[in-house]
Amino acid sequence: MLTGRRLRRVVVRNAALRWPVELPASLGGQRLGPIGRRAKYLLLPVESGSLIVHLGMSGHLSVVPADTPPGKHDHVDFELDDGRAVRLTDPRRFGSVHWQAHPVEDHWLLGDLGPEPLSRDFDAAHLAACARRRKVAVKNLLMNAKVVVGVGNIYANEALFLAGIRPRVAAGRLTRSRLGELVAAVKATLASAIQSGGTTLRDFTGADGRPGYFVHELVVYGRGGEPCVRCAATLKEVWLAGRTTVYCPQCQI
DNA sequence: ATAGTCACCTGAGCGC
DNA sequence: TGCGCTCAGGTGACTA
Repeated sequence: MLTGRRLRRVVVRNAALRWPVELPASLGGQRLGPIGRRAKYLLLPVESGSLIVHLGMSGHLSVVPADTPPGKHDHVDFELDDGRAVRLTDPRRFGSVHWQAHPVEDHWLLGDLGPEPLSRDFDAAHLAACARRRKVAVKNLLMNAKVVVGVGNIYANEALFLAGIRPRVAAGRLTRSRLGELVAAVKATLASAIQSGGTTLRDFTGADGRPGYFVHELVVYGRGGEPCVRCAATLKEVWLAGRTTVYCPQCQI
């Protein structure tokens, strides 16, 4: 339990994360409040503001005795008043740590974000409003954090398969009912992934150091050239928005 | 304003 | 065994 503990100090060993880590010197002695989350940002409130932590794709936090020798990729320690430290480890340094005085929503990173995907605010009406007259590929729309947060490349691929929608279709050409199906598919995909402990690939692991098992349930991602699980047609792999995109040319229209 | 591309970073996995 | 290359991912910055 971290809430209620006080910070002793914050040690930044490597400030060169996704953005330079620049924190106020006055964090020592401040008491931690209840930890929150917005999109993929962890919000750690203290008395005068909040630390905003993003784990990028390879980052994780662990709680260790504060005198544990740091490893190569241990970039930041949040030392507590009980001799422990919350340690940020991130080999690829796509993660970040920001500071924002209250209220945390004022931070520019959080200012223009769409609804949480599993909330009621993410519904057919919202997605239809975002898609209206837009020519952008529906997959790109789905991965746009201004539209909805939390949908990365893997889950966008899976949700589009589940909804039977081609990734490259212009968002504005989809009917409201199909967008509604897509909303449902996104929610189902994410809920199922959370249930399985998330998705981990290659060297990545979950917070407990073990892999997420959703990778075993992926039906299109990473399966380009293999048979579709539904119709056995060969899955197509294309390049879209700089990301590998896989779909079934038969099931997805 | 919108759409598309690029960059950041490192380790895994591959071919030689 | 070792070297060098390619790829993956989230997301803001940049270019048309």
